[in-house]
Amino acid sequence: MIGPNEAHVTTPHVQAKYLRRRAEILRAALGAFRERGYHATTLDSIAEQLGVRKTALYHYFPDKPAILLACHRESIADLERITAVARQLGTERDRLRYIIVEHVRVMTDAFGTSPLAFEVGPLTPERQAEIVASRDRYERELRDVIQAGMRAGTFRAGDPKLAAFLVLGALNGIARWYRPGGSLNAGALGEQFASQLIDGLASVPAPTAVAAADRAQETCGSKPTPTHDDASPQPGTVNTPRSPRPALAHARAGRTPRKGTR
Amino acid sequence: MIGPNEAHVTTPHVQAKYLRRRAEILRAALGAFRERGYHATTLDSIAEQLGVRKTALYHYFPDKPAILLACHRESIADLERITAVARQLGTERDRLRYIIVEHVRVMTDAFGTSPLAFEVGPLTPERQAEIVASRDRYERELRDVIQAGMRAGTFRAGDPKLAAFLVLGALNGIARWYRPGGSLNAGALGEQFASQLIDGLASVPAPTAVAAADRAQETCGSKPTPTHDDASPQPGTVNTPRSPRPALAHARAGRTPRKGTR
DNA sequence: TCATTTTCCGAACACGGGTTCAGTTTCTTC
DNA sequence: GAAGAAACTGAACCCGTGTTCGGAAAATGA
Repeated sequence: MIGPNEAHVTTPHVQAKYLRRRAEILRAALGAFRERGYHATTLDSIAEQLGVRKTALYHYFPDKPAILLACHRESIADLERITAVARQLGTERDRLRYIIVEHVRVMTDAFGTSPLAFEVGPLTPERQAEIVASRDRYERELRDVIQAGMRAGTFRAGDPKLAAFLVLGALNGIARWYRPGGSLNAGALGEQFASQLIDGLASVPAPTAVAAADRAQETCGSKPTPTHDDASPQPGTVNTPRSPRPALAHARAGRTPRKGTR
Repeated sequence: MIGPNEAHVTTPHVQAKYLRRRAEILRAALGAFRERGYHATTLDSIAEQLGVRKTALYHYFPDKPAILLACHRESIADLERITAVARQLGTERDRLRYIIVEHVRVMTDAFGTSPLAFEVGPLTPERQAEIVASRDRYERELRDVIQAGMRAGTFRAGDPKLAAFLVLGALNGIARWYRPGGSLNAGALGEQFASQLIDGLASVPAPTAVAAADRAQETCGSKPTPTHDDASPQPGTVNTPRSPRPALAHARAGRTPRKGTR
């Protein structure tokens, strides 16, 4: 038997079948993780979709975190394909629009993934670092596009990191409500998200905007959005384990110690 | 002893202290749920923050889901305060901006909550229905503002439900990366989110926008965002349990049954 | 057909974490 | 300061769920 992840030399047919089945498992897990989250998803539920007992999964993955890791990697590969293409587009506007539309497409693919929505907590520190680094690369890429647009004047001024987080939040939020087979057309969804994120909801420029056509002031007392420095928290560090706390028995903070019974 | 949730008649001082402690627990749970999620949060970790054993929590809440429910209710109360004020504002633009800024403020409050980000799965069906209904009310309120703006022409045409989901996704995504004490100014954060969601990133109107000032076409092949019907999935139904599946032993779909050993 | 490999199952185990309970310490009140 | 209520503890319990393991069924390839 060829163990999980170990690439023994077998006949091509067998290996292809093995990989196919492995992909099926991944697909089932992907959907479950996306809809219910990692912790709320049981191996039984994944196996059930495949008409199999949960112990069968151990022929393809060493443990549950390994399945999560594979999901992460697969979705990250999708993202990298997107950014690779986006880099070759002309204007920042086109690049941003492409990223948004494709990200939505990935999110709404029947077997698609919700790339940045998965947790990294269950992974080992090394695996976490790997995934977080990939996430950061993607977030960085998106931020750079926005920043370039801001410098070029095609995007309004603001904190590019915040702007990128806003976009990613809206995109990843799709996993919370989108269900394949619904009445929503995935393509139209992408178009609306792109136009709304890039051009906004308002049909007339903001009162304080530095757009070409400046208009009469309205009743909005907002000042132009200031920019921040670069030392803010990053989405990739989400769920990173905190520094270890002292053991339970020694952590009775904020309360006078009592003698106890032992 | 006065049991959890039971309002026995005790002296006011005692009851006040009881409620104060209960609020402390809630605050600790709120932060933990927001950062790590419900399932990944252990009662030990909540109790630890308070310098107490987990069994002490049972003097204030009957069980873990009850704590989650209280978190939900508290955050929903915040949201309803927001919409109540927003209803009295003049233009749709002002109402939307107010909702966004206040929602951000709630999300970034040191002891604040991430209202719609909590799971409802662990709750009993009745509790779920309660929370989901409240969520839907809020989402509906936001959607109505957007829809009114679209009809009035101050917002560009599109599916108001999608638009509301986008906004909510961006707002709730804040819980994923914002950490109190960071370098980000919460107020500025709200301003940027509002202006970016309402006016968009682009400093010049969209090529296909129906804005007052129409401009030369660019290299963007997008068609105007179409609207959809009203039967799409709702964010409130997230994590609602699926219809029960047949028992494990009878669900061997997609594979020829084998005789088994018993 | 038959040996070998692959795939899967059932049972048992391990363990984390929610929950219960009796008892002890601390606070409140008169 | 004493009685009673409140707040909290430690130990035990229980159950879901991930994991291990030996063996059976199925598929493969000659």
